[in-house]
Formats: sequence, C-alpha cells, structure tokens
Amino acid sequence: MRYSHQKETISRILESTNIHPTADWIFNQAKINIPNISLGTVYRNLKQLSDEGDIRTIHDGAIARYDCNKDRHDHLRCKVCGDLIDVQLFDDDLRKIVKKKYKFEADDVEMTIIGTCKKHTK
Amino acid sequence: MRYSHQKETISRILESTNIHPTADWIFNQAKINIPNISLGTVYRNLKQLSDEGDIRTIHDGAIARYDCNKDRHDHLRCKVCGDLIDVQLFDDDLRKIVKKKYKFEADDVEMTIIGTCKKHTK
DNA sequence: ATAGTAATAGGAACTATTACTATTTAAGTA
DNA sequence: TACTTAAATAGTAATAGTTCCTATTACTAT
Repeated sequence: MRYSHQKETISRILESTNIHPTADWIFNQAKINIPNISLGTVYRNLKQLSDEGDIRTIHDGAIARYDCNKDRHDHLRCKVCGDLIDVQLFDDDLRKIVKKKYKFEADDVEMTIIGTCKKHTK
Repeated sequence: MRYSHQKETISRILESTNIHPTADWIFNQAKINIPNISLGTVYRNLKQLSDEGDIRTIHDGAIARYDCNKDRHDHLRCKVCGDLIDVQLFDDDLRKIVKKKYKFEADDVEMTIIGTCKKHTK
C-alpha cells in the first residue's frame, strides 16, 4: 500500500465528520482540496480503507455510507431528521442467543433501527 | 387497487418460496406463466404489495429482496451457502432498551446477521 | 357501447458503483 | 540526482438495479 495525497485526504475527511457520508459527499469535499480528483479514486480508496478495517461500510438502503468508527456497532436512523446515530446493541449476550437458538456462528451484524430520535419528542 | 393477473401471479410466486427472491428472480418465474410480463410491472407490484404491508422488502447489500413473511423479523445470512434465514431477535425487551438508553422510538428494524449456519459446522 | 380510470408492456432514463486505459507519481536503487 | 517500476490516478465507458415515461389495453360503472 503506497501513500497518496488522495487517500490521505479521503481518510481525513471521514475522520472529521460524524454524519456517515456517502461516497459522493466525500467526493465533493475532496474536490475542495484536489479539484480534479476522480470519483473512482474515492470509491477505490474507501474500499481499501474498508478492507483494511480502518473504516466501516454501512448499507443504507440502496446506497453505501462510510463510518470512521471502526468498532462494531449499530445505527439508529431517525425518520424525521435523517440522522444516523452510532449505538451499541448487538452484544455477546445476543451473539450467544443466536448461537444457541439457531446454531449460527455470527461474524458480523448489520442492524439499523428506524424510528424517531429524542430531538422530536415533545 | 384493481385486480390484475400480473399482481396475483407475483403474489403467488412470492408465497410459494422461502428463498427471499430478488425482483429479477420473480420476473423470470412470472414469465413462465405470463411470457410478455414486464420487469417494471414486477417492481411496481412488489412496491404496492410492500406499501400495503402484504410483503416485506429486505435490503440485502445494494439489492432488494422480497419476503412474504409479513411479521417483523430478522435475518441470518450464511457466508458459505448464501441462505437467508428468518429469525426473531429484536423483541420488546430490546425495543425498551433502545427507548430508555437512547430515547429513541423504534418503528422498524433491519437486522441481518452474517455468519455461518448450522449446515457447515462439523 | 362509451367514458373514465387503472394497469400494462416496452423501453428510456437514472443512480450508484465498478472496470478500463493511458498517464502520473511515490519510493526504492544505482 | 537520475532511473526504474509498480502502484495509484484521472477520465471515461460500462454495468446493474431500479424507476420513470408513454402509448396501449383492460376493467367498471353508467
């Protein structure tokens, strides 16, 4: 893996936000510093970072979002404001239940809870 | 909502399988009975059925799968054989934890656990 | 039978993503 | 410092899943 200005920039952009951005959002941010950066470069580097475990890829419906929070975690998606909030729900207890009840060895979990966040409760 | 042979067929196809098929798979099955059925018709009717709550749409990575199991449930996806197994994990206890800990009102949950199913354990 | 409406077939358009290719660049080596 | 080479890049074309559009067809109630 070789250093590149593009990869460094993409990595920094992701670290500087907690909005779980899409590749396109990152692309537009990156263009501020590297005007002729290519969208393919953004995708390639995000894939690399994800494969190396430096970032996580979240499947939000049909599109991918990226998260610099490397620890395994789940998401709350607010229907009202669209926010995606990092939480920790799938723990070892739940893993054990899955193993016992379904004889299924869990490696990874993708859990998104859709609802209304505390900002909108009166 | 008016009756149509196409919608009826799509509905029946989905009820006859537990493989959580894609729109394309359903399209190919439907063509056996209705050779000139259109892919757009399949998508439109699946969307209708989903909106009416007759079926569920599962986001499997970037593609959509459809499930005639109307009850809220979760999925185990086996890395080895690709099977998608219906399970019940997100219950009222978990819902209450989410509400208490994060003040988040959960309406829906999308949870897929990736791992290895019991067919492949020696 | 006719008007009005809903659903359809077929294909174009759209969006997110990946693949391809010629060119550039990082990094090691003489 | 200049040379080499392999990896990364920009730009563009291609792909896949899905949605949209339009002319046509099929119900349904008068």
